Formats: sequence, C-alpha cells, structure tokens
Amino acid sequence: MHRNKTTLKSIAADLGITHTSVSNAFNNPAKVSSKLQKKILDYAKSINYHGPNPAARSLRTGLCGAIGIIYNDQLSYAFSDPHDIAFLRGVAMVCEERGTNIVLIPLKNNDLNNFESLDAMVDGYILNAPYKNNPTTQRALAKGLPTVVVDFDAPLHISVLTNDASIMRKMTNHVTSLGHRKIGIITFPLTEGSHDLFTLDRKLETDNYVPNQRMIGCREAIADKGIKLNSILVRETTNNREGGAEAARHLLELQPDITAFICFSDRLAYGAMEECQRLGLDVPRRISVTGFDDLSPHDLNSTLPALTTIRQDACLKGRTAAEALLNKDDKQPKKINIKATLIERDSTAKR
Amino acid sequence: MHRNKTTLKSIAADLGITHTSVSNAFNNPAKVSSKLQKKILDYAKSINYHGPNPAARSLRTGLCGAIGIIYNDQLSYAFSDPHDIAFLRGVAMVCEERGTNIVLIPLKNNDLNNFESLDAMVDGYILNAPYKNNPTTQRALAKGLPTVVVDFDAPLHISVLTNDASIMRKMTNHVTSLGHRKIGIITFPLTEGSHDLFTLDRKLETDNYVPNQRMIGCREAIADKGIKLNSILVRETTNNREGGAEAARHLLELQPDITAFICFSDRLAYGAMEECQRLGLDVPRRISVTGFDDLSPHDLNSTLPALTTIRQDACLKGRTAAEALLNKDDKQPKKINIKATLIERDSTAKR
DNA sequence: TAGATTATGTTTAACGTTAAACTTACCTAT
DNA sequence: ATAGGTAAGTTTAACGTTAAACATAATCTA
Repeated sequence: MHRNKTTLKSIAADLGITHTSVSNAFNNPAKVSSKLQKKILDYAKSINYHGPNPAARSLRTGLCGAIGIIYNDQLSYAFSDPHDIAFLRGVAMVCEERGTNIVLIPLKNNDLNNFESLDAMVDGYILNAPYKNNPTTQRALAKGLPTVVVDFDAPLHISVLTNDASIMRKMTNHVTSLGHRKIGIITFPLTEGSHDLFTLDRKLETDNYVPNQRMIGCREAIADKGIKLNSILVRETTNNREGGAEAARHLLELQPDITAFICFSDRLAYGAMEECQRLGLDVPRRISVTGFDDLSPHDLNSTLPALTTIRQDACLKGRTAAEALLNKDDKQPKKINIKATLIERDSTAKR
Repeated sequence: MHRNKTTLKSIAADLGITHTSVSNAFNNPAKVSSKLQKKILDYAKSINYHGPNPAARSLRTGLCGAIGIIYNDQLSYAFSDPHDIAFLRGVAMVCEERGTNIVLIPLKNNDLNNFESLDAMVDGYILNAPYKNNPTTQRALAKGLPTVVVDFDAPLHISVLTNDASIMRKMTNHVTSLGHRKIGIITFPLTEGSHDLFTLDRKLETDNYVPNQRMIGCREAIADKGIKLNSILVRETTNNREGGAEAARHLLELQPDITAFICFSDRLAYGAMEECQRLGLDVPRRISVTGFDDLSPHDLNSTLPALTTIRQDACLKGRTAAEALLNKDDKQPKKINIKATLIERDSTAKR
C-alpha cells in the first residue's frame, strides 16, 4: 500500500514495475514492449489516472506546451475590440493545429517590484501592441523566453508589423489631393494614459509604436505638400466612439474651418462622423473623415456614409505571430510585414 | 561559483544565505527581516531574476493561478461567435480582478486513449456548452479538478444555466398565439456532427443540453395548443447564416405552407430571413421568424426586419461561471440560473 | 559461434520550489 | 532570575516527473 494520490510511481508499485516504464508507456512507447504498454495504459484508465502531472513534467522538461498573450490593455477590453478578437482568432487557428494552449495573461498591478506579476507557465510570449515603457512589457521582454512582438519595434525579437507609416502617408496624400488643407488628426494615446492636444510639429513619442508610425506618415505627407506642420492640430483621445466624437467637437471649436479629419482607428472615425452629423455638418460634403482598420461592414451604422479607411488583416497578423513563435527552426530577430491597403469609400470627397 | 541558471538556490549561494529565505523574500515577507528582504530583492533584480519558477512552484503547492476554458468546438470558431466572445469577456473580467490567468484549451484529436490531450496546467475548468458524449468533456469532468459547467447539466458540478425550456415555451406560445400552425424549427446540432431532419415527436437527445431543452419548450407549447407533434418538422444544421438559409429552403420545399420559423440562434434566424427574402417571401407578412441570443444590433443587416428573439446575457454567464469557479468557499454542486427574456420586434406578425 | 546489436527494463539523479520542523538569539512578564 | 514567547533564519524532505546511464536477455551478422 502507498499514498492516496495516483502518480506514475504509485502505478508502478501497483504493477510491480519501475516508474520509468510507466512514464515511457505515456511518452516513449518505443521504449516499452507493446504488451507492457497496454497493461499500463489499461490499468491507468481503470483507476482514473489522467496522465503525467503537467507541473512536474514541465519542471523536468522545461516545456509546457502553451504560449502566453499579453495585451497592452485590459483583457476584457480586448474582447470588445474587433481588431483584437480577429488577432486572437488568428493565434487560435495556429495553436489549434499544433495542440498548443493559449494563456491569456491579464495585466496585473503595474508594480515593477512585484515579481509575481508575470508568472504564467508558458514557453513563449506574444506581445500585442505593447507600450514600450510599460513595466509588464519590459518584464516580458527581459524574461528571455522566445517572444514575438506585434505592432511594436523590438530589434532583438521577431516583430510582426504593418506598413503604418507608408500607408498613412498614402491616406494623407489622398486627403490633401482632394484639396483639403485644414485637417484635424484624431489619435488614440501615444503614451499610456495620455490625452493631449498638440500640433503636428511636436517631437514624436516612442512609447506606442503604432500611432507614432502613423503620425510619421501624416507628417511626411503634410510636409511634402508644403503645409505648415504647426497648423495641423492633433487630438489624443480614448480609442472608442465617444472619444472620437469628443475630439471632433473639440477640434472644430478650436478651428472651425477644418474640412477633414484623419482618424487613427475606425472607432474614432465613426465617433467623429456621428458628431459631425449631430452638429449638422455633412460628411463628406462639408467634412471628410478617414479611419483605420476596416471593421466588418456589419459594424456600420447605416445612417453614416461608408468609411474611407485602411484595411489590415488582424487575423493574419495573429496567425503570423503564432507561427513565428512556434517555429522552432528560425528564431533570428527579424521584421515580418503584413501589408495594409487603402480603401476609398464614401466618407471622403473634394473640398 | 555554481551553475549557469539563476534559481532561488543560486541566489542564496551568492548571498551566503539559505534558499528558503530567498523563497520567503518573494512569498512570505513576514518570515524575513525587511533588511534581508530588500537585499535579496535588490540582488535578484540586479541579476535579472524574474521570480520563482512557476512549474516548480506549481508542483510543490499544487496550485498555479490559472483556469482552463474548454469549448465544444474549435477555438477559432469561438472567436467568430458574438455569444462566445461575450462569454469570454465575462470570464476575463473576473480573472482580471483576481489576477488569474486564462488558459484556452483547444480540442485535440478526440481519442480517448490519448492521455496527452488534456494536460493544461490549471486549477480548474470551465466547460462551455459541451457535448455530453465528447471525450474531452468526459475527461475534463473525470479529472477531479474544480469544474463549472455552462449550458450543460452536470449534477455533480456547479452549473450555470439559462431557462431555455421555459423561455422557448414562451416564444412558441408567442408564435402560435399569432395564429401560426404550420411551423418549422431550425436548430443547431443536437448531437455532435449531426445534421438530421425529423419531426417534433422524436425521442429527444441528451448529448447537447441547450437545443435539447429548447426543443422540450417547443414541444410542450405545441402539445398544449393541440397541434400534432409529428406535423412539425425540425431541421438540424450548422450554426451559421448559411446553415439557416439552407434549412429554411429545405423546409419550405418539404412543406410549402409553413408560416413561421422558430430558430435556435440569431445566426440561423438571419440566414432563414435572408433565404425568405431571396425566395420573395416577405418577413413577417408571409413568414414569421424568431431567433435566440439577441446579437448586438450592429450585426443586423439593415434590409432585414428587426428580429424577434430571446436575450441572454452571455457576459454575465461568463462572469458567473468564473466567480463560481474561483470562489473557494462554496464548492457544492448547484444550479445557477441566468434568466433569458423574450424580445418582440418586427420579424413576427399575425398569420 | 563469437561479437555486436537490439529490445526491454531498471536505477539513479536531477528539475526548482515551498512547508514543516528545528535552532538560536532576543525580548517580556512575573 | 526564569519561563515563555517571538523573531529571524536554517535544515530537511518532499512535490511528480523525465533523462541518462546502466543491466540483462534476446536477436542478428559474418
């Protein structure tokens, strides 16, 4: 007789064999006779044993068959954002094929001294659009596990990126080529928690890669046209419709002759369009509006014009990131580009 | 000098103290002088140590600070279904508060002999609308970890349920009270992979709890009205718009005088409405259609009438399930009911 | 038929942590 | 002054597994 808990050892004792053979029956069938393997597996099933303890296995092997996903924001918010959901779907597709578990790691209290705050059992991380200066970001990168970053520039890791700067230059050119000169830019925060108002000549931030790159694209296109950078207002706001609406109102108060809003997400753009509607300003005849992401058309409020925007395949981003992380062969730092494309619809028009 | 890897032991050796003190510095500050704790933590940080190894900790303590979620279907499909996403958001809200990780466990190959197929490191499971006879379901339930089941009847576990039967009786009464007698029922599979056609008098399945309960509600209401059960056709199909469309067409071919479709999900209902539109049958004047779930209005195709449906709060379901699982005090088997409500809109009308 | 190989199984030693029991020194109350 | 208690740290023994080295018998090769 032995202890109450079923383990490889207790099974071995019951069967009068060594526990290594039991382990091999599960993991290394070639190393046991098929007769013995059957005996072991049958017995294991009969006493309701569910296979080797994952923690012990993981401790011994150093692997655990799971990858962690870290968001730059609340997890519950990620499940509200179509872009993030599509990204996750892409990751799930790859993990499904490989039988890898996905660990969603909530951002805990942001205390760099709290060592507990990143102790998931994973073989690697995917960092999704992190803030560079966020403690969780830094901790994950420092941890030394295989890590793939998405929408973030980490020279020492594999990064999956979109051509944010160039596509935004193209979008801005589209807007200026329609004759617009008084333009307002509406962006989500460039730095965690920031809600500032400034002009396009301001020194750029490096905390949040994506809006920073998009800003570079805007700036280049604006400068190319000979428009003064300090005449273009930029409003940082929360990335949802309310934020977009509030920013549009604010910018119009400061500069009533604005004829175009360039928004850094579709959600901001929809909010801005709604606000224009409320203010009695026709889109696109009085004001043009552009977005970014190309949310599913089902998300369109049908009273608004179809949005001129930029499509990026978030699901493909997720797939690419997961594949890069799970690909054992090639771990060299590199940049993988997922191309975004401009989609002209009905929310932009000649001035 | 010691090995290359940093552990509690190597830190202890470097500092000339015992490794237990190092462990305590991280987990049990009361058991070390604050001076020593600071010394340890400072040193740990200086050599880029990221806290105790999770696998070793988990092996020793038997806990790992994560819960597993098991779906009845492909994970990547879950990220396409608004209901499942809302459910996940609810789970995430609770886990976020508590700092618990969420492990998404893909369904692996359904081989009962494959012991590997459920070896996530978790402290408990949430089973979301599982098939009773599915090997993964059975394995998870047999595993003996704390488990909460959702939309499933497991007498030995905590289950989170909706009043499917009674609300469906109510919906059916709504339809019959409008004068409809020739009714077609469109459901997603009652048994994994099944796509059958039958009449409402057929013996009920028990593999998939939800459609089974809904069928009970329909049957009772139909019988109450004195309508013959064997005159009501039921079509099982894939739970998406295409499935709904195909089922509607099929049922109308078999029984062209049908005047109402009762669908077991909004997606099926939208598909059925679209098919009616294609066939030139006006909804609701020629045919009434009902759904289940109450997807966000953004998912509405604006050319279709607003759907009469049943609202259930999937997010609340997720929150409730996660709270029940993480609540250490009360582990007694019980049923928790999340009430669904009937929403009358424009897709149903008098015959 | 000797020598090498293969098949099968065993022994041993980690993997990195935490809980429990133990030691020593210091403080407090009678 | 002495018993009793607390604070701070140490020693020891698991937790359940797998990898590597080893032992033995069975099978092949030349």
